[in-house]
Amino acid sequence: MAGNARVPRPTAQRLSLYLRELERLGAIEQVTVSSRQLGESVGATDAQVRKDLGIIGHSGMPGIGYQVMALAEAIREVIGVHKQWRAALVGAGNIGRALVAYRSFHEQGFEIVAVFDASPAVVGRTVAQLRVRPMTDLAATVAREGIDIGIVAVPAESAQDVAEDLVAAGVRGILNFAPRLLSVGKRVAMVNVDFRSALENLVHDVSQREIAEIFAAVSKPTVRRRRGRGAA
Amino acid sequence: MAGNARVPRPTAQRLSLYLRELERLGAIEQVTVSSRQLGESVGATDAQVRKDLGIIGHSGMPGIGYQVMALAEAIREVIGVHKQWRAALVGAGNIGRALVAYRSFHEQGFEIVAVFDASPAVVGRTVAQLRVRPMTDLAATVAREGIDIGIVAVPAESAQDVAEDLVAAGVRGILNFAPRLLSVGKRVAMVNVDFRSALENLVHDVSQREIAEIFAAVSKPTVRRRRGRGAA
DNA sequence: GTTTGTGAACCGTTTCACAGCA
DNA sequence: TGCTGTGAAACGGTTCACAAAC
Repeated sequence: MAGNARVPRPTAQRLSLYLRELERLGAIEQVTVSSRQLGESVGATDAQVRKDLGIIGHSGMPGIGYQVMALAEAIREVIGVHKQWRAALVGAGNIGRALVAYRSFHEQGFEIVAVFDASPAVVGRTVAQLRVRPMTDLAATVAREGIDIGIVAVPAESAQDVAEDLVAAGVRGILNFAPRLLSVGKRVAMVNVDFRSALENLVHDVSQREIAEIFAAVSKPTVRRRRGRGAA
Repeated sequence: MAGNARVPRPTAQRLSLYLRELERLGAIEQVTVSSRQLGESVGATDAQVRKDLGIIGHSGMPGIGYQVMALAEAIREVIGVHKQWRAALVGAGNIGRALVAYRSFHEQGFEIVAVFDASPAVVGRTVAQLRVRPMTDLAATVAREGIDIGIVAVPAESAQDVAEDLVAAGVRGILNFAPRLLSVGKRVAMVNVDFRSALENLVHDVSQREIAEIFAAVSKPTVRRRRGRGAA
């Protein structure tokens, strides 16, 4: 019932992480969690967790914490994962096939119900029990199967066209694996997953860290001591 | 030469996107870009682009814009992609194999030079010309091959152990595909790619949009008109 | 003692707006 | 005229700190 307040994006992202941890705790039959424990598992502070849960209108019990199961359910509702989402995958290449094979999606509210590819060489082949269909079937299939979201796993050059086809077919959201900004109307939601950017962000971090270490070594040539949080 | 100032994370992420666009423009032999054009291609404002480039200490020419090639090179240097990075992949499952097959990494400063897997059934098999090695070879291989970064593509349950092995072996950064927060020392950089979170963020967006539309329909039952930026 | 809920202070980033240069 | 560079203002999110609840 609580769940129509505006949720800032950073909060929405963390909710997803809280949910994962809550499911883990539920499986272990832990009944309550403190904001502190929940925060630690996802790299957030306790205050942050409380703010986030406040935003979605969920309350805990002072001195006790939050009910694991009830909280998980509340988050699912806010995120929208309480219903099952049906997805169409476009692109049966390496990434596409890996996604279809990712069995756990199904248990988490997502299901890839159709696979498409532009290449005649691939159309008709079977990927994880799904027959790869030609792009010409897209619109009809999206309508018939009640598909909500499209997954774009094609090369950058064709990604924009595919996105437009998906939008025309009526999907409400697109998960884009192509390294290109796709422009779709603002009625359609869009999330990008970009390996190259992820790697570049990583090496940038590594580089900055190296520079920082050289600096530290020069300006403070003693043994460094920092508080807390060491990793085994 | 310019490139040791502190770069805020949001800026670093956009630099990665600018670089892609600059490479595309370079291929088309466009010589200069305006902040406006560059911004549009990645979904940022012109002011944002100028601020970002200012941060990395790169200047353009008033009335003209930025030199495409020079800017690309400057960004590569800041990101750290001017050198070639060597990666070890752990986990030869679906995602792992998709990553190895991702040929374009190589042209972009990254190379997966070794693949590891814990399962004896997989060890010894060949993935894209690389023989899958047992985990016991990890430390020696990382040292011998001069590997900088590790890619974790194993199930959530083993991810933390793998991360610790990688850190012990001496990698400086980890790209994590497992849906779990991995704790490593703060000397090691870490970037997460999480399909489930991405999907959840997407459906959350879709849900919010639906709510917003219902709202709009109720409170303002006229044809909506908003300025700018429509997509074909 | 533990832990929540939250106003207030804080901080980093984005946007604005305009002077200055080509 | 077109576009950059940049202080100053605005914004949004995070952290702090503490009263209230168990």
